[in-house]
Amino acid sequence: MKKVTINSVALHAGVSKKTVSRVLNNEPNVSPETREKVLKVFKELDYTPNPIARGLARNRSFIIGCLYDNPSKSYITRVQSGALEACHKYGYNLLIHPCELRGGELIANIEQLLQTSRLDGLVLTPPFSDSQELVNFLKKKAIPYARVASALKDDDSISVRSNDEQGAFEITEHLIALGHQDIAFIKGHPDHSATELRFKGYKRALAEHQIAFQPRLVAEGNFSYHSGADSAKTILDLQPRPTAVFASNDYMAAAVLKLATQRQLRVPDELSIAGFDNAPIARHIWPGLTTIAQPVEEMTRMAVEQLIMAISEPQEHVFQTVLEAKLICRESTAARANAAN
Amino acid sequence: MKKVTINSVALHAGVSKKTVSRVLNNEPNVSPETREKVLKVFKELDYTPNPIARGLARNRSFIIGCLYDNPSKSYITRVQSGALEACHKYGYNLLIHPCELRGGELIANIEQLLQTSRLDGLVLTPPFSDSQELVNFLKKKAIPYARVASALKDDDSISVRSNDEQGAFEITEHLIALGHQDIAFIKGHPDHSATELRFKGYKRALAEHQIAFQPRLVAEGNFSYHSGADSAKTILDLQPRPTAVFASNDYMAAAVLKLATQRQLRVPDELSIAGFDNAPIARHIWPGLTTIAQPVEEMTRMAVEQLIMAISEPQEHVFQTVLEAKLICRESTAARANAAN
DNA sequence: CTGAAAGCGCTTACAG
DNA sequence: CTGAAAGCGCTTACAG
Repeated sequence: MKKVTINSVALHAGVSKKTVSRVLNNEPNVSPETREKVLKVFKELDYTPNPIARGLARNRSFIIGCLYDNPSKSYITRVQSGALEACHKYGYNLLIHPCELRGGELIANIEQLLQTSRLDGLVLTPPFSDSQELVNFLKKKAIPYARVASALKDDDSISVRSNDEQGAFEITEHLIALGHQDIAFIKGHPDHSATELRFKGYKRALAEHQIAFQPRLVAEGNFSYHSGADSAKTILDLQPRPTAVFASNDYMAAAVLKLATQRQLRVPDELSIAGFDNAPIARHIWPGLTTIAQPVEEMTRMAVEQLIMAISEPQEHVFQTVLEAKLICRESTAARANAAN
Repeated sequence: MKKVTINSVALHAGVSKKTVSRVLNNEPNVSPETREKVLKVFKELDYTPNPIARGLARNRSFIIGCLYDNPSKSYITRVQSGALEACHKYGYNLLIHPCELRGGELIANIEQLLQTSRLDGLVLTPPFSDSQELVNFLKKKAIPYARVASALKDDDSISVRSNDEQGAFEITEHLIALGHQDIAFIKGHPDHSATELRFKGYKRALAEHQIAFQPRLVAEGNFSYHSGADSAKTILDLQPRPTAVFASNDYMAAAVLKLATQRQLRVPDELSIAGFDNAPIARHIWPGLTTIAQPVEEMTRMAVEQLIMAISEPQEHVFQTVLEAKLICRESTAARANAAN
């Protein structure tokens, strides 16, 4: 079976290959009849343009790279799914590139990626979307990029995030409404801007309800389950013990639940636990975790769509989008036991 | 900054571009001095060959596609990680393509993928690695592929899997050794060959220990957490209730644990639970799940490496590899309570 | 509205 | 051991 190229189509349609190319790219200046004729031959010959040839001629790869370094598999899968949706819509493909922020190799690593893969653009997820160094490098190299879930000050680039501060505020307020005053907090990874925002939301809720912020109730995590387990130990050993824990993500919250259960602390009766992200684990354990749902797929889809637009028409203006996060109440939070009464 | 191409290198080195090409591809018939000279210019100019141009000339994309349709995010991430490792080693990139086995669109979907992406090969994960229809299609189209975790009868293709039957045998024997006789079993998705193999291992262990197989103890799952929850209900409602449950994967086992906990059944004292896969959730819940660890990354890495070899040298012989699965004991299984004594 | 020529950055097939 | 020519399948820049 012979390969079908632009030449075979031109031959069959009795036009030049430039005309075929015009039809292919929806360019103007083709008579309706000619266009029809060429379109018909496309079908007859089952023709699909070769993206590699097109890429060489246009100096484009039609590939978007997705950078991530995140302990949460479910987060990564959601990111990929949103990115793929946008890519497929515009005939792009997605190349995944897990790598490490720390270690000083990042820029060299990305430089090599760009040289060998000739990506058309990059979608950055946390913590890369928060890296000023990386952003500066991409600007210098004039590589289009879009940032997901980042609060980095970088107004002239595409950015889609959700309202982390507000989400943290709402879930903390939910705990306060249940009568909790001693609410422990587990921070996320210091390289992620979400970490500081969620902390801010927590503190704002306390302040608005005239509850004193207690530094002793704050533990340092890094979003991994393991760090949650460490923080859980610190928090559950506190005297007096807090009546609620708000962990900056669900994995760390699950670690608190595991330790509480091991110690035969009843959740939520003796301890309320809240997470963040609405990861699958939040509903796979008992009691299910009260948490904040973020539209991760949607965020990534929008970011990649805008990125592809920016690649095609660089003069377009840049968007900064903030989506809503939503409180999901499950069984892990309940009214504070009236120990004091 | 001017683009560095094979021509600039040839110019600088004072040779023809064909000679540069020879050095690039490690071809023979270049004098050591010439080779040295060219290699030096590579460094000076910081030259990297353009994979797109090379792809056009050689009719290659240097991209491997990875097909999956699996409810387990952690499985997918492990597959990707193994595949990426192999790809990067040989200068390939990985294109991920989640899609659905059912619905009749599969072949059309893959056909379009192949036409638009010009993949050099495909790595198939379950349930695609078990699809005779897909394998036949790829054979007809002469698209190189490698199968992961599949027991499909297809001896002339690359295949890497782990010993599911043996793993299931061992974990069932572990439960038997703890004194259990009434061991419920939750099956996986019928489209995966692992489902039947794990079931076989379970039955073989019963038989070897002279325990009668009881069909009433078998529930139909599909590897999803949700199906595990349904099966859990069926099993925990049985009269008399089994003293142990072996679920074909950890998500379904986690669902059994959740329901048992909700019903205040003590695990493992009143009910032992075992899973399969050693997914992260197995250690994120309390009690941690006894399970079987499979080398998923390793399997995929090997499959993709062999695939890339086959692409480069199609006349090479084909390997069928079976790796070992390993029993991991955690807290969810224990000696059967001596109710009868 | 249409097309002939040149080029994208490589490799293949051939000649010397 | 080395190179000039042609080609991979498209697009760009120009001419008519």
